[in-house]
Amino acid sequence: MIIKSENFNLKQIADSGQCFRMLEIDKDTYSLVAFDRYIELKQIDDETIELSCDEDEYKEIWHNYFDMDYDYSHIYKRLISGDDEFLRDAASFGKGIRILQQDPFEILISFIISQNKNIPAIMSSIEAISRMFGEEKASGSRTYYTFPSPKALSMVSLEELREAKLGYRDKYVQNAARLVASGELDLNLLKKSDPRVAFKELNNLLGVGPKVANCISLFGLHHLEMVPVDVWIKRSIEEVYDNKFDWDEYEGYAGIVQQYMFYYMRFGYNKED
DNA sequence: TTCCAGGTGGACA
DNA sequence: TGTCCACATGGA
Repeated sequence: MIIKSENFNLKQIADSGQCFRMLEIDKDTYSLVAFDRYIELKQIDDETIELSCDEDEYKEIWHNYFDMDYDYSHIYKRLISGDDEFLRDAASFGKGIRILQQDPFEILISFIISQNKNIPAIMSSIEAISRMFGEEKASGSRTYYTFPSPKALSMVSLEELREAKLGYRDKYVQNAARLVASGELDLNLLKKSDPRVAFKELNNLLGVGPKVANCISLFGLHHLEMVPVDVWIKRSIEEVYDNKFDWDEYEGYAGIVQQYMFYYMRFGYNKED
């Protein structure tokens, strides 16, 4: 089926570092595994996306996954007409970025794995744990592996996790999976709770510092005001703003602003092409 | 080969 | 409370 939106670009979303299972399989065409489903998406033009699912599945899963009820054009227009030149450029460059509503458990584990790894290495570890501990499924002739459930992952040994190249993060992943599987950590509750409370609880987990807790809050709990500060954001605030940047100016959607900055800093700013 | 990666825990001052 | 460093491993 076809959907239309001015602010929806598959490449920008796939490269924005929030989602590790969206792969370019052909020109302008991506595969994606999420919520135990497999889908293929094609960017037809700037505002048209073709999805390989029917309307029922779209309504059930993907409409919400791609956060279609949030008005990104409103944020985009505000930045593009603002007086901050860097943010004007960043928003223009990443016009099609959206904050996906991904599975909180998958995001929790994915961003615990992400620390001190580059994005390709994160993707390969996540693919490995899905192959090893997820469920094998088929979509047409294509085989794919769902992200492991909390229960499945909670029963895995540290040795098995090491085989997925998690390195020293093995115990962090095992600990988090066990807490979710036992019900001690309730991510769905955190999604509904105050963002500061959720952040604190995540930050208390072993292997989860402020950066990862913010990523889980923004990408897993859809707390759009939370701002992960990584090397790229640090770099932009140092180089562009002389270490003076006030996130409070973007109250309620600072996380989206952060995402424009991240994407622009990585792929647009100071680049020849 | 060397350096770096969407960082964090633990030791120490 | 702030700074320093080890940590596993792959990708460039």
